[in-house]
Amino acid sequence: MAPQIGQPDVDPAELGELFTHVHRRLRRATLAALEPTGVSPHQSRALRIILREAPLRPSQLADELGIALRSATQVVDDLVGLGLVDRSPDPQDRRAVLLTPTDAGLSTAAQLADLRHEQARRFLGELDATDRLELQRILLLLDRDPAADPAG
Amino acid sequence: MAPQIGQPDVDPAELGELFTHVHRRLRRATLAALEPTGVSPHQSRALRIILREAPLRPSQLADELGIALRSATQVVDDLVGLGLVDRSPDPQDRRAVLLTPTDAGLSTAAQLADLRHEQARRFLGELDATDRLELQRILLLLDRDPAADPAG
DNA sequence: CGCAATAATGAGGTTACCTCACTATCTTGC
DNA sequence: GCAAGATAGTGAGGTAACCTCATTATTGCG
Repeated sequence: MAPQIGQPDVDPAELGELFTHVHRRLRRATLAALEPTGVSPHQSRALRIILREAPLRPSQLADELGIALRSATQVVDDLVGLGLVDRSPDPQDRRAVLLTPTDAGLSTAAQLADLRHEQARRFLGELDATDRLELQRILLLLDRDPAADPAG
Repeated sequence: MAPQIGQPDVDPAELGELFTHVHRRLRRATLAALEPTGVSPHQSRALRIILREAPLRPSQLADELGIALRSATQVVDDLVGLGLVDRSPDPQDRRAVLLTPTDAGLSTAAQLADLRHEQARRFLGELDATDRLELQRILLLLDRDPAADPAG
């Protein structure tokens, strides 16, 4: 049980909790950073994807966010409510909806990008470039593949 | 400004989103793994701390979880409701409360430990021991220090 | 053309947090 | 030795970010 000298070998469960713990801090910091804009972190992520891929459908948004379609509908509702995104019918498929940013959406997104950058730099600035790269590499390993199909 | 050739240099904001994305998967997997026990991941973490440090006060629990005192009270309520933890008055300080696991709490915790281990191994098993160690090192860097004092 | 599959949404629920106001008790300074 | 003021915990009420299940409007297929 006591960690030995040579290779401690990380307890996966502990590591998971540590991950959660760090995430909680990140989340809180992001929430605070974005607070003056009235846009939540979740909405900000969604808006960012919409900018990048517009015009797109809610189902695509759900995929990219890794959430259920219904949850994407919700965040789209919020963004439409804030006047940052428009819903329009897809001429190719009358069941479907296409999402595009409004002008306000574009300018808000620019502002959000700045704030997010600043905040992320503050939070992740603890790490040097090598560690950031290393973290990215490991997170990408964890991001692919198996287990949870959440949205479907 | 443009990322140079040699080192791509990770965009901190992207890295933050990737972190969130991976966390979402971890969270969902943990939720599913613990589901048969009727104990949520959050409750499981709290119970684990209580086992490790009993007898302890809610305020200590809040500290260790990195959440507000009020939120700790809530999770203690849940655990007491499940019959896994007892509240008793602190004889040293009549404002305070001491938390201890019940017998059911002890055996449930053992079961949870198994499930969590198995799940974490499944999720983090993508990584070899070196990467796990590396991830732990980086997370510990991010866990110390500055910014958000949440619970205070 | 009938029928299964698909796109989105309504309704309602859950987890994991938060702040603010309040009570009971402890501690200190005068 | 007693009146501030600090501290421990909880009640009340709220928010973010999800979820499933049922339902409606289409589409595409055999």
